[in-house]
Amino acid sequence: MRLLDALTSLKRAFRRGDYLYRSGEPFRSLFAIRTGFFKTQVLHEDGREQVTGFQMPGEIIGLDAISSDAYTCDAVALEDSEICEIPFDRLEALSRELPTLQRHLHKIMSREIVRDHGIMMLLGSMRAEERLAVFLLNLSQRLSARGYSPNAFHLRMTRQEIGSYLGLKLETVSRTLSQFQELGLLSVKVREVEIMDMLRLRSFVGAA
Amino acid sequence: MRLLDALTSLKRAFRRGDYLYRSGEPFRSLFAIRTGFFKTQVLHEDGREQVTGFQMPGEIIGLDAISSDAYTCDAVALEDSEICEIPFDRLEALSRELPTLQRHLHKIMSREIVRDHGIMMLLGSMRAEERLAVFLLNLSQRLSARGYSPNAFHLRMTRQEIGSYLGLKLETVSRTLSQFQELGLLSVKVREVEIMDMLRLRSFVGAA
DNA sequence: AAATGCGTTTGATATAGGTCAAAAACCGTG
DNA sequence: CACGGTTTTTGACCTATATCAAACGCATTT
Repeated sequence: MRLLDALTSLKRAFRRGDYLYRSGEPFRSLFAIRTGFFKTQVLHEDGREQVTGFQMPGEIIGLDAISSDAYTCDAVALEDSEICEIPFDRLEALSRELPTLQRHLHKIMSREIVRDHGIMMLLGSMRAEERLAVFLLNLSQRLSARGYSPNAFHLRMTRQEIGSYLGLKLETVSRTLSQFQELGLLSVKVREVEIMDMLRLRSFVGAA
Repeated sequence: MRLLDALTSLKRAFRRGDYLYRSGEPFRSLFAIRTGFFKTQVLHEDGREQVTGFQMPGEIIGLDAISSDAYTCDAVALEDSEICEIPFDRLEALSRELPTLQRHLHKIMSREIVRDHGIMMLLGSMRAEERLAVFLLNLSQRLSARGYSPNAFHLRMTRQEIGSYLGLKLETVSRTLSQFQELGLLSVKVREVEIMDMLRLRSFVGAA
């Protein structure tokens, strides 16, 4: 794995709002997030946008671009961030030498597919409250895996971006959060969330 | 590419309704569809199901299983079908020797990610008519790429399965198809579809 | 040929979430 | 620290799709 470090020679810094890449740009590299927070979104010609994910440190973005040698979505920094650039041809070359690295790469791509299937499930058959609960629990779990508190965190994205990701309008996101607050599941003060009843929030998911 | 053929020693036949694999089973192989038609679906503990895709000859399924060494969804034959089994460890070994094969595999996985993003866009921000139009146009295009008529085809899946895939109820699928028929875009007789005005059907997508 | 059963169509009605609008809170900047 | 723009909240109302229900078609079995 430290050989992978050799690959990631290039580090780059981004300010909030900067684009890491844009749809259509030629593909050369994957990117590992070192610090900060990104969103990826696809844009429909008619202007509609769909947020396809929120990425945090340790996660890899750009996998979509391999298929057509061009990025197929935009990646935007949601806060000041640092990334490591991983030239893909060198990654492929190295993974021919190192079966462990090869397997690792395949797992990362596969995990992305599984994640997407989860979101399809969410978008295709869950109600607004369930979607929000899944979203918050997922954030909580990923932050906790990075050493942050699972219970209290700062949302780096707008209601509108959350809504786009979850297939809801921003007003619905706002209302549902307020509703969770009234139920005593959590407290929200704009971007600050504190989960107060994790179990009950969990039980929300799948409870028709 | 004919070296890949060497890998796919095992061919297997399936009857309609047979499971190619089930969620949770240990992962050993990918599968290339040779003839026939499959669906993949993820099941939520509470019984809800989400169809994540419909696969036809030439397409590869099982990529989701790499991440956790177990299949994460079910694959079910929608008609009598034949598949080629591709033992994954041998595929990885061979792709270490053959950069072309390696690249090919990566593209296939990446294409699956891009496809999933398209579905997220569909589920997250399109209306019922648009979803149906996208679905039919996509089927048409893939069938046409395989030498079948792009205009007339047989639906191998139920309204319920289409609905699950598109995040709609079966009644909505049925009604929307009837509506397309009344508009003269196509004719539907249960499972037989004939697209009569491809252009207008296309113009449906993205037309708010 | 009748009976059984799944899948489909269509109608009537209900509702979750969308839309429109306005006020309030927040944030970056001069 | 005041200002202007953005984001969030909340309210009132509306609509697309879900839900419930019944009839129908088609295929398979007896």
